[in-house]
Amino acid sequence: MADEMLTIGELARRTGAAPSALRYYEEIGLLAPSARVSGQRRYGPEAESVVGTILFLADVGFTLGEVKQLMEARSVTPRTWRDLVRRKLAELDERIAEARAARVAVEHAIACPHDDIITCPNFQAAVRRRLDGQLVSDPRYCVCEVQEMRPA
Amino acid sequence: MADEMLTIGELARRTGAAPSALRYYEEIGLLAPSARVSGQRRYGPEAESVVGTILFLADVGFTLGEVKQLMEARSVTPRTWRDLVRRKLAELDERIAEARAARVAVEHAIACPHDDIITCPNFQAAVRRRLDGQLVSDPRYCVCEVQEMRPA
DNA sequence: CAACAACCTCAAGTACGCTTGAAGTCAACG
DNA sequence: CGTTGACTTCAAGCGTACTTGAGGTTGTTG
Repeated sequence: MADEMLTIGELARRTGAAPSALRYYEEIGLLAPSARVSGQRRYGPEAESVVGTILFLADVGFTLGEVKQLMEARSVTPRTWRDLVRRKLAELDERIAEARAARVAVEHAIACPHDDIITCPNFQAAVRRRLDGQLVSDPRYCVCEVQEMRPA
Repeated sequence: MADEMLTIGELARRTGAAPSALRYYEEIGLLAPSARVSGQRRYGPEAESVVGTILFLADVGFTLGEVKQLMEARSVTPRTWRDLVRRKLAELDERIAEARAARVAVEHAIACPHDDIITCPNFQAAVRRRLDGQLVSDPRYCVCEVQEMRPA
């Protein structure tokens, strides 16, 4: 009965995004209210899923700029859309690989029996490799070899 | 023969960090030159591995603030040190889990045959779940079920 | 002695995604 | 009619890790 128009506060409550965030989305061109009632924003019921889509895409690693491109591309240019998504997939793979490599290094550091790991020769060797330009994601990039771990 | 003092430029060249970055490290209390010669910073040879350590720790995911804590804790309080490292490990695990969950969602999106994925019912269902507070890392958080993927 | 490279300081800018604060408007309630 | 609560705008701030620019100094070379 009542028309389905949402105030910014209600939309915020329904989506979990802060009103300031919704205003920010509008500012960067991601979300526009369907109307204004004496200066106040009113959103149609579809706005909820639009915001949901923004939040979802942001969650899976897209920046708001990319979300904007995605929304603009959409069905108009499925190619662009798929390209963006494919690139994000590659980016995620890289992120995972980096975090896993870092995880290995950190795990080794925990296992290191030296009180001051910074003076540990294995740690220093890892630092050396880093200075020599070896990527952290290199499998040899490990802080302490378990075999050599026990202090002499 | 020549004393081993490095200028900021040389230290930068040897470590790969920009001079401005080294000054910044000094500003935040991470790295201090051993002396000044007519206003210019001079670093001892050990500075190279100190910077290497900073870069290494930053690479594996520590913030510069954490690196500072780590350097300060060191052997003084191995407990603190290990706590920090353990926390970072947990953080890395979380990061990996999130990226992997995101990766799954993005992969499903690529597989979706809809031209405009935003109108795809499976995508909308994922958005709904997100609005209902389900975490992206939830295994059910997937965009397109492969079986339901073909458009009617 | 002039030019040049490399250094210096300090302030401000960058990217990202907002939040916060000040100051004001609007509708409803008592 | 005054207060409350929700809204408005606009500017500025936050955190992270630096970079950039302006304006100046120092040391070496020709």
